[in-house]
Amino acid sequence: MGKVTQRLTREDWILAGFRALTAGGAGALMVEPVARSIGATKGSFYWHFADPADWRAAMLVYWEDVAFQRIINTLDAFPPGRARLQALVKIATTGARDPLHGGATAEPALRDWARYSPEVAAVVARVDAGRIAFVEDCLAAMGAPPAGGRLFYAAYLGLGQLQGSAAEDEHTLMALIAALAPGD
Amino acid sequence: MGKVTQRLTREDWILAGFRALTAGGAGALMVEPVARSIGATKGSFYWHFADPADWRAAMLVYWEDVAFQRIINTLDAFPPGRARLQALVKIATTGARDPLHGGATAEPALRDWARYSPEVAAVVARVDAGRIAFVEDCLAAMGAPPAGGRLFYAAYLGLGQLQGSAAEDEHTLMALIAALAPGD
DNA sequence: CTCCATGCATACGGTACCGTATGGTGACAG
DNA sequence: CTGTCACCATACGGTACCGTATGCATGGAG
Repeated sequence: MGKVTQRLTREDWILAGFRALTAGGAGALMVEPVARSIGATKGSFYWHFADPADWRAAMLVYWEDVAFQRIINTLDAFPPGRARLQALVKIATTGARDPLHGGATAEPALRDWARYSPEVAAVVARVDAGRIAFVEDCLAAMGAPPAGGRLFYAAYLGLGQLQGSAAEDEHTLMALIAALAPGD
Repeated sequence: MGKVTQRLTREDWILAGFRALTAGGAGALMVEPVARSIGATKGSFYWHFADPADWRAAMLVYWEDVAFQRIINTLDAFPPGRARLQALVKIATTGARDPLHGGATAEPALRDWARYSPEVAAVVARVDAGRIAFVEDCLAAMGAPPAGGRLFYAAYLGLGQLQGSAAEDEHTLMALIAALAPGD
């Protein structure tokens, strides 16, 4: 069944942090409860991290990588344009249900966390700006006004809050692409 | 200056709850800290409410009224159609900065709260469904496919997370209306 | 086998919140 | 003036978390 990792790593604690964040919000990022959730105690935590702030900072570094860089990298196979944008929709609506770290599962919680913490807000703002620029590049390559990138990304974020089916979200976003850049 | 209300009402506690929710998230809905923030003690709280669950339930009733019913009521002056939808955009992008209870200020926080609490999620889902139906009515009256209501509402929600200017958000939503239902 | 460092559990005092129980205060009726 | 009741502060025991300090394992080097 599950790995019987007796020894924990820094990353184990980071992933457990995302699980707690997803399940209980930023207020659930507490040392002892999370330690219990992974069958450990604070002794392990304070070995791997100087303090909770250190832990949270490590979570942010991890998330900025997972939530932006890795997705962008996989899309580098497509040149900027319609195909890349459609591939992005596919990834965003279907492949984002990774329950472990919560690649996109944890994102709403992290986004809310950003409203109480300037450091988190800075990271989220960087990721948002990068994603919008990425979409704008695609739109520009399709001969569409790049201003639609903001609308497109806003629609993506909003759909994530509406608890609809992935297929429904995908269809809605694909229709928006078609509206923003009528077919070649 | 401020009212020197020695005696507190149930509503005072509800409004203080929204301020705490906005400032610190659902985890900040604690009796003693909120009591301190309004210069009272738990004695007052447990007089007006049976327990924190009672308090939170009252907040939800209050919010469902403010966030949905009151806005819908003010829009009843317009018949369903383009003018009503444009008036909605105006209200949503400009008039929503009421700092007291956080009509829309508290909404992101409440929305996140819904992810940890089924009761809150039920209220948010009701409000979302009502708002989408409201938009769909307008679109139908404009001869546009009502399916755009979901997209429109998702874009509205997403823009609220992007920390843009109200003018920018208004322009984006107005452009989306024009795209969904080309002018008469 | 012995030694040592890594990784962690346990133990401790301190703080903050919870929910209840009880006492005090101001306004208002009689 | 006096009683009463709505409203609230204070006081209490209980629980959970924090951060630190210390000691116990386990695995690899010699």
